[in-house]
Amino acid sequence: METVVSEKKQRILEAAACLFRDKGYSATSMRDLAGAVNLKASSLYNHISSKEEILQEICLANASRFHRGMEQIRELPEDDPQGRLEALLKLHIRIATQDVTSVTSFNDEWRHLSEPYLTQFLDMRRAYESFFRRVIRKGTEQGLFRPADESVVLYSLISSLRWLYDWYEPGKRLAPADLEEQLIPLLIRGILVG
Amino acid sequence: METVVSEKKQRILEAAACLFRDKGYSATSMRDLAGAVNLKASSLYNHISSKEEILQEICLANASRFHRGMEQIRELPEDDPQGRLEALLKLHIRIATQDVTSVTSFNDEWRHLSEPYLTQFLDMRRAYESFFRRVIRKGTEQGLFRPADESVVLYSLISSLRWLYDWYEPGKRLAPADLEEQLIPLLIRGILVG
DNA sequence: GTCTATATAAGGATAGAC
DNA sequence: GTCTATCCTTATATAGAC
Repeated sequence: METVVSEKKQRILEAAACLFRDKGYSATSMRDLAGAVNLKASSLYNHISSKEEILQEICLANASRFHRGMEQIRELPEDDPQGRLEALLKLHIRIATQDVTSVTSFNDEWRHLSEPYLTQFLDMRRAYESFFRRVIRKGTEQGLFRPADESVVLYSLISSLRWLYDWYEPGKRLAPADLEEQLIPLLIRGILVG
Repeated sequence: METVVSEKKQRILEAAACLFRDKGYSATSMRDLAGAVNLKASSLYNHISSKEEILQEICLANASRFHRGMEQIRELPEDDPQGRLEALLKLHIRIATQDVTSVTSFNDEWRHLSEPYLTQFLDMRRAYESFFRRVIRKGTEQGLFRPADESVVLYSLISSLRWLYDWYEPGKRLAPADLEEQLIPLLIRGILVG
């Protein structure tokens, strides 16, 4: 599954993530990207086969980060939905603070994937969201979370963390641990009973 | 300030907002837009002077909606930060549920504005955020809101409402009033002391 | 006010020399 | 593996007939 990626290809993918975040996928040209890594546009094709392949790799890489995180959280006891929910929130914060640019273009630019990659991507996202939903539902059934519309809780939680991708500056002001300490209670207090 | 807009121009702006939301500004061509309103691309230029002018009008219109809302909330008593905060959240929910498509492309596509419109737009946004910040600060000073990093509170609130723009389907499942009833306590309980 | 035709620029991608 | 040159398509926008 994991493909070996040459050092140069990695540099290209990183520069692309940066440009996609700043200008968007469509507004980023292969000439822009080539300039960012000191190459001519045609030379890029020695490392990647098309512009879209770059987006595919960025999206897949980040979808995998969420997927792996989910698999670990699945190991936590099912009857501790608060623990699982906190772990999910931590996962988002950790991913955002570790590789901001890549996850931003993953968040915003996936819609430019062509088939079958688009469907594949949406399937992965659906699976992730559906796990998240089960955690919420379990907490509500246990009477631990306040009764509320599941989608409202899900999407407001997920999207309340999305600003990190635009905003977080590594090494500045708030360390990842401080962010977790501030954000998780802020979000979870709205949900818990009591 | 308010420009008179012909009926046809209005239709073009609405179709454009729709396309910008679905495909993004850059990936939307004038031919796409022309097709959506049953014209040839060149005919569009009888109604608008450039593709970017469309984006400018969409962004300005929505920035104004937030600006007008803010001016009304400014009338509320300054020493009731909870009331003001709830009004701000209501404003976002109302704008999102009233004209979903337009506000979405406003949210996501403003970065494609060229100067001096970009600076103008960012100035308006800064002014809005700074009012929002003052409300948060006042609540914290009064001991009504839990002490927390102002930016963390601001951005997590604002972005926790941004999913509405992607998700909300007018007339389906949840009425705007139900949304308010669910979302505002969910968000505000995380902030309030006690 | 809409059309056809076209100007002009920029886009993704390939061929072939080095 | 990188370059120059180039192909082909698509983009925004304009000119001018109707």
